[in-house]
Amino acid sequence: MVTMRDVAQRAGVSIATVSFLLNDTKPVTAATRARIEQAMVELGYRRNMVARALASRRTHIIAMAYPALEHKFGMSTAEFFTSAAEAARKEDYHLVLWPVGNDGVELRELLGQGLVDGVVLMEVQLDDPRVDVLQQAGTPFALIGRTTELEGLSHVDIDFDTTVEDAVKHLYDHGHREMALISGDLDDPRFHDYGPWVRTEDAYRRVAASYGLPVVVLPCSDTTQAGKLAAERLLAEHPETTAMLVLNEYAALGVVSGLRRSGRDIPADMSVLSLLMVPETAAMTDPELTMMRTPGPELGQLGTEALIRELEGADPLPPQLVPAKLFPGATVTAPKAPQPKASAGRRAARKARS
Amino acid sequence: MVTMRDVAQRAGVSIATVSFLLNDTKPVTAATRARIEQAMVELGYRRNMVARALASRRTHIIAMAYPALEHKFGMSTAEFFTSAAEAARKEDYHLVLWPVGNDGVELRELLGQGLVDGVVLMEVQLDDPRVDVLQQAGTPFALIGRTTELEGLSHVDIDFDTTVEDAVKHLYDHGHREMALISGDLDDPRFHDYGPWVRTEDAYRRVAASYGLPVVVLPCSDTTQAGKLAAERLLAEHPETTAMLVLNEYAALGVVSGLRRSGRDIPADMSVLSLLMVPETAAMTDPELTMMRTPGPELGQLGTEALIRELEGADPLPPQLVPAKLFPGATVTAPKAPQPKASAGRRAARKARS
DNA sequence: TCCGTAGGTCACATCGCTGTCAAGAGTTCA
DNA sequence: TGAACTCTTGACAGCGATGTGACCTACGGA
Repeated sequence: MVTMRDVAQRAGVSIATVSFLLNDTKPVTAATRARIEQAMVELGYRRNMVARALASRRTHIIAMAYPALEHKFGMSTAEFFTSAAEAARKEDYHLVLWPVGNDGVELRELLGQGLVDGVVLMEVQLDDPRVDVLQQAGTPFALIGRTTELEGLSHVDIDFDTTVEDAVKHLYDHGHREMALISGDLDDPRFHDYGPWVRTEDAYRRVAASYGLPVVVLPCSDTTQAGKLAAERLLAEHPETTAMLVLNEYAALGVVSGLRRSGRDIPADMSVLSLLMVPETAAMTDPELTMMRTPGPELGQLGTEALIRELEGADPLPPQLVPAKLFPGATVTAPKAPQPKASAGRRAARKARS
Repeated sequence: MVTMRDVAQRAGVSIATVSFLLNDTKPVTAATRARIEQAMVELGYRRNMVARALASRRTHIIAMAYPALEHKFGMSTAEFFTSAAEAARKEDYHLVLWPVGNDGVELRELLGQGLVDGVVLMEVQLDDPRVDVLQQAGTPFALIGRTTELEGLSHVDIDFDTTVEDAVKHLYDHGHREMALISGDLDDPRFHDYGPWVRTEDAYRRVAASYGLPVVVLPCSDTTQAGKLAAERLLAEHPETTAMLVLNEYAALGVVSGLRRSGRDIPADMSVLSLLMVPETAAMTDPELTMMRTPGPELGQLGTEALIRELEGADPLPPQLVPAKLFPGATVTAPKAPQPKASAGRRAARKARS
């Protein structure tokens, strides 16, 4: 292995000078620089990150902590990851995906080992034990998502309020007055505290109310099967519904199947709008889903940048909320007929999860 | 930070003794062991991985090198990753997902830094520049997939021959005599050398011939859109076809849409069998796809174990080929009517990509 | 009684790099 | 000519572990 000592020797300088050049910590004359650089090329020198990490107490590794067991790693997550990795690389950091459990135990283990400078936390819960672990360990971190208690935490997140507002408006403008949200399944203990689900549902109730719409919300976990069942249940319990907003990516696919299996035409009989989705998934249905596109690339990048600023001791970036933007597909159109004042339907609607 | 020195001091031993205990490199009396362990608990000692790595020249980090830009990270890949990570953890290694380009440049960069002990290589091409990079660097590695030149390389892979054989047999046994393979798109320069595509196509040609079937193969990249088009093209060019085998996961979804859009009922008018897929994806269509289930969990684990054995200097595991197993869904049934001897169709079939 | 052997423990050199402190080389100004 | 600076460069002490070689008991056999 070629070490800094070898380079220094060949260039006729001390290893300190080589280090200064490499880290740009002290000025070096053009002539010396040239000699050193030549020596590095000739010897094929590559700086050893482990030694550097030990001496500088910075590994330049950022872990993206992902609860691989609790949350399936879908296309949306992949977007977060790749954009974050790219952002990190630009700043001379390695960003790697590190599978850790949601309870913080493995994360504590990891931090204790001093292998990572900072952590980007994914799939944040409103009250997330991993945040406590990170704070205790004193490891810098950024959240992609938000806890309830945000005091002084670097974070970026989806702007659920705006997203839901825009989504509802889109349907409202098409003439829909009987909508339903196929939400997350907050009864599942693994997710009762999962930010996106809680926030979307809250936002929807607020927005729907502000539009004077009946609030219909059905729980549904993020699987195609669950989506099918939810669609069937909705048709049975709220036949007046003309448009559905579906929170979960894979559930949305199931909703489409479920509606079709029940003989509904999309969008003629029912409009479907998917909240939080990536184009690849939207293209999986026929017709292609109208969706609010998850701002994964933006959030991955922003979150990583926020963390790196903290690591470098720069002024922290202000928290950012990015809305998902509407990508029209072909699953939303005007409802078939003007809504009758179906008071029975209304009552049933009010009952659901409200 | 609590160091080994602190622990040693408190326990009244030398740091060497602590190290011996920790690494189990030399025997330690029960009494000494107890004193040291108590000291560690009291001080909350956690061994610093960076220092350990520098001194021992082993970081205990395994990188799963994933070409994030070239290949989308889908559910199948996630399975590989999580099972590999688990296998690594059992052996006291960290396995992390490291995004690197397919050309080997970033990988070379990474290896030069001495941060990883070994590499699990995903999405292997038949002639993969990354393999050369790894060999040059002298870094141990295991392939999930196979290059053409396999001499002495640790690897595990899907048994494409058996998988295709079983798939064709399944269709044949249902009475199908006019099948088509919707393969990968080997004309795409990024994938012209992509192992699974090449091997599956080869295997199919062989197996189909051995069954005396006409060989119809259509290229198709791994997107839903491409799948739709491929389905339509097949209907136009080979109307005699009664069953389709689809290689790519997302293309399979598109095939189903495309067929349905063209007014075909599945499976009454056309049987569809997906090669290489995970249950979650199979559940996305209606009816649920019959598939050969990608042995992701097995391969992730086996590949990692093979690598670790190499790292530990144990006898290498023999290469393993694991077939995808049939998971019956509801998209395969007997063809509608016995096949007429449509000689025109036959001729057209022979022309396609042969 | 003496020696060989094995089990336990310790001191210390090392891993490759960082960063502090001090010193040498020019420059400028009085 | 020398004081006061500014630039560059070098020596060296860590960073927190590992692991080699030496040493120091015991114990058993001859």
